Amino acid sequence: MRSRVRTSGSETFYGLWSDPATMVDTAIMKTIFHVDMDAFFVSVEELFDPSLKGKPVVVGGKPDQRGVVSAASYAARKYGVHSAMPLRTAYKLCPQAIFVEGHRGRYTEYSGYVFEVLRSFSPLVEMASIDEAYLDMTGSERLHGPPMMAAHKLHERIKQRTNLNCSIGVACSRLVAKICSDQAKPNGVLFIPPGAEARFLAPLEVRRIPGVGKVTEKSLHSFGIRRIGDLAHLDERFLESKFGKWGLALAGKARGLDAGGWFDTDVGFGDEAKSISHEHTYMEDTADVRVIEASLAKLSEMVASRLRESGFFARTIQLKLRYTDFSTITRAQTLDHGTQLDIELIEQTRKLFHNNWNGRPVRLLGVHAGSLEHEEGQLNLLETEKQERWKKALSAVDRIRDKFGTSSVSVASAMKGEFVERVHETPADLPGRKKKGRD
DNA sequence: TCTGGGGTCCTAGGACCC
DNA sequence: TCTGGGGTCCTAGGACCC
Repeated sequence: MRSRVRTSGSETFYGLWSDPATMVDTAIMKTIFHVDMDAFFVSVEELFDPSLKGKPVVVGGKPDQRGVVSAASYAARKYGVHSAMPLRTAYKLCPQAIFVEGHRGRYTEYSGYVFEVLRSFSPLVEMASIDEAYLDMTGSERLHGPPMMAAHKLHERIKQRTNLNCSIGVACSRLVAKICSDQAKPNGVLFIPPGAEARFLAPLEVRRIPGVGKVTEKSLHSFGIRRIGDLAHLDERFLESKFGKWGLALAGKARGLDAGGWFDTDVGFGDEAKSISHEHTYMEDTADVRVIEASLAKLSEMVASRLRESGFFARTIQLKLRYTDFSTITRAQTLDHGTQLDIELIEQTRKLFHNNWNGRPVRLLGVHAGSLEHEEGQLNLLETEKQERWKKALSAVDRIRDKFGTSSVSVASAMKGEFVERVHETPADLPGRKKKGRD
């Protein structure tokens, strides 16, 4: 049973155990670390190419490509370059920057090394993304000493193991720990002792609160709320009337609490995925149906392959369509059973596309699988038989892909009319091989 | 400034059922 | 006859995060 812990003010936390027989208030004070790697992608690139060190580096792609900055070195940031900025804009601001595509695999590898170090400090580690994590360090004093000492030890150990810098925030909620690590950057450690949260948060801009983006910030500004302190002083009812449920959550956050008034600080274990998706933006918009169908098939295959890899069946298949003017629609279809098969995803996305496309050039296509289940659900006999054949065929396809890479086998290229007879291992009765007059 | 790709969570409306 | 209310599922869109 998960214990939920309530707050009164910002300093004392009372536990309310969910077992009604023992309704005892327990004072619980946690010690949470938030570890955030500094300019992670750029720093990993520097490990492999030390000549990049100190220079303005932009990870994300070439400056003439459609795309945005994934990461910018501190030298590049001096010119105003930051992540999520269009590459073309970054180039205008800093033409002398070195633009690199990046190496996803390397980042995953180094993220793994960081995780190993974290695990050696606490069994309760939650990777929040590829380059940041929460640790529950509650009760670790005997092993690692007081929080600051433990944090510095951890900081050093990560540097030793990976030769990368990170910043660490220490506090008794995830929220404050995260804001802390942000303030500690670069390469710093910051500890907010219990009781000092309000003083720490008050002068910071509302934008520093995770979850407050451009829109919420603007809206808060329109009420004259600029700093977290302003927010903390407001009546909760005012925030609720303006922002609904989110307003209540904001009121809690302004006081350093993790979720809507509840101290929801448990460091979880890697939750299961809720969706799997792939999308693609064309270098140039296209209205060529054959190109679009080939892309849809390719994206569907990528999604299906990952569904099989992770043992999931998706009940909801969603298509995403973005036009030249950036207007975007999503259209979904929920099946009566879960699927992880290429053809079913291809069929569904194709239907969704033809039922909803307005004929204008397409900028982006996406395929999204949701309502993930571990069982595929009920199927009638005919369907079952059909699916069995496909499953066998696809497991062969997956094996080939594992061996020779994703591009070695593709139903997508078959549909595009570029199918080359390279796939000797694929069963001859693979239904998709019948071209049904297409092409 | 001409806007990626992978996700999560929330809202709101409508269908449908009891 | 113009009328309830709750619950659940589905769909579409949007804010936000890294």
